[in-house]
Amino acid sequence: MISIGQAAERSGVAIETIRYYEREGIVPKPDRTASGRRTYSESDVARLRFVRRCRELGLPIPGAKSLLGLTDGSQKSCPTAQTIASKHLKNVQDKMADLKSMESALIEMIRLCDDNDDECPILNHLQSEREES
Amino acid sequence: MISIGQAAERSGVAIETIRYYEREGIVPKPDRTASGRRTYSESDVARLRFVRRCRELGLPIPGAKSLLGLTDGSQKSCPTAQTIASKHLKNVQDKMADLKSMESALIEMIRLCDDNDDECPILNHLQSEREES
DNA sequence: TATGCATCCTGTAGCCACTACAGGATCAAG
DNA sequence: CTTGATCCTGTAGTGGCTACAGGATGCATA
Repeated sequence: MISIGQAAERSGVAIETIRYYEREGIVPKPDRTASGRRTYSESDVARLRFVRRCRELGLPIPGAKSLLGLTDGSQKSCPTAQTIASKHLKNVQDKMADLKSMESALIEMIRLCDDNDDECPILNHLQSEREES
Repeated sequence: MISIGQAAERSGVAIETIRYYEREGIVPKPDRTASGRRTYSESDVARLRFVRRCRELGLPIPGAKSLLGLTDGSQKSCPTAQTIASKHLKNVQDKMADLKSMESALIEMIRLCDDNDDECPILNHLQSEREES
């Protein structure tokens, strides 16, 4: 049984974030010492690491919570996990597409600036009346 | 001089968002009618549209505010605008790189699921002890 | 045993950029 | 005169933390 500080170090989840996850019911409440300090077992740490990995993949907290709930053993969890991951994958790809079009527009505006010797093409673009194509 | 509803429609910025921009000092306070209703000129609408375009490019509000501040005429604004845009472009590209690696990891996990007939590879991956490469 | 510093506790507020009300005033049309 | 659309202010909620304030506890050293 280790302290919250050690659990933070071993899981890669910040102390304040651990307490946040506890408040939000994402991970179960840990045991406490007589004086009220939280103590964490290895499986508590594993759960925290699990949530961190989910978050690194960009999975929202409810998704992470759902996946964590599947880790109670059964192999029937696979289709469920796959569904969650697939939905998230689509979100990720949609976001990438958004960013891609932002990137193109920015690159174009910046490039125009280099050829420019009159008005600023960036400001012109942003000020123009027409809606973008 | 038009109402906030019409300004919203013509600028593409939601009414509540317009009021928010005003509170935050992103756009100047518009005139009011005798009864206290906001009235917007064409240039007010142009400013709102400008901020919307910035936001569509993912520019944070302070950046949008800076760019809007440059639209007071001078062509010397170009290098400044280019700097703001370039910094933002880098942020966009960093975010895309993050999403790209999330995407790869998700695709791999989902693919493994299809070949799977034992434990769920997604949960295995998220639960594993080792740090990812 | 005293002291000092690290670590922990709870509770609250802040971040970003909105969005969504509640509860009321005003306007325009029939 | 009533109805319904639109407007007003002010406040709270979203997600996922992060950053305190103000205090209690634990551990090592003098």
